[in-house]
Amino acid sequence: MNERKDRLKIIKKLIKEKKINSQEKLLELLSNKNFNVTQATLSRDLKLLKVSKVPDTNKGYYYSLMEEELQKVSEERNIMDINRGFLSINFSVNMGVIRTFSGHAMTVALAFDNLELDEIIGTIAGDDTVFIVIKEGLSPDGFLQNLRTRFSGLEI
Amino acid sequence: MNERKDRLKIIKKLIKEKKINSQEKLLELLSNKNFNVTQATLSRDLKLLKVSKVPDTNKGYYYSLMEEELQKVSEERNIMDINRGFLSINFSVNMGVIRTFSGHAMTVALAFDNLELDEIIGTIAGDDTVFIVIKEGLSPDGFLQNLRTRFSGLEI
DNA sequence: ATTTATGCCGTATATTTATGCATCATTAAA
DNA sequence: TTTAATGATGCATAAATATACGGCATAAAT
Repeated sequence: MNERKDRLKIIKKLIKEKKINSQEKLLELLSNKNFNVTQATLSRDLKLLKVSKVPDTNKGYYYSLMEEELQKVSEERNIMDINRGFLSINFSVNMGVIRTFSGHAMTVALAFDNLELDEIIGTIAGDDTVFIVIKEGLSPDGFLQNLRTRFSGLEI
Repeated sequence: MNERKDRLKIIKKLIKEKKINSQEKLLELLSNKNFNVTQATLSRDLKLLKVSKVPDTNKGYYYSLMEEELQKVSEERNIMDINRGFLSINFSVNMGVIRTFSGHAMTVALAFDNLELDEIIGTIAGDDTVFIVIKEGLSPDGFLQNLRTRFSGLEI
């Protein structure tokens, strides 16, 4: 069913909007929106969404989309940064030269750094050029292929 | 007691190191380190530390320091970056000129950007100089004072 | 067309976690 | 010094949450 998809969306929204501190409360809110399920199902939903209950600063607890979701968001930003600035990449052995739009080199280099790839030893940026050094022994093509599969959306 | 302080540290460490999925497990680990408390106390400790249980990608759940803690960490890094590079700041109306150690301008500017301050409209960095533009109407002194109180540790 | 696999769900229940209450120790106040 | 306030804890238990199991529907495979 698509019932569930819809429900998951609503749950996400509810959790962002309000501080909810129990599944029971959430069940009520859902019920108001004509989604009627049991606590068990909700528990499963929250698990799917990677929602977790975090201690509030003052008192009690509340549900929140978890950290990894947020990481994904920042990952997306990095990928956007790369896509926006990227022109071309060429390798000579383990050294890549990335050409970017003027002024984008720093941003692109930073984005690569932020992706924290094991394969990348380091980057250095000028104005429209980034040097990127990858681990000895890695094939540039394989490396790029890896990137593309790991980060769908990367237009490299 | 300082018993608790110590315990909190250990808990933090344990949680970072391993994927722990129940307070009972954590109790065991603590006990190995000769901290003997009950689940009730542990529950309170976790609340203090703002530790939350998050759904694992595949199966089960695990404890993790929550998002805001992580944000604090990145905030700290930004502040460190600023402190490391910062030499002086002088304003002319709404325009600040920050002098930094050679090569630190970009880092400092970036750190300011990352702090995402409403008061700052934008920054631009050279090698040892950052231009920073603040909102019309804001007094530079008040702005700096604000920064200092908001980010204790900022040596500006 | 059957069969098999997969996903979603409720019921009932086990598991896990939070908390009210009492106690003890330490510190501040009188 | 006595008294009051604060903080940490255990015990017992309430409250909250996860999950094993079985059923049902739909999709995929044979």
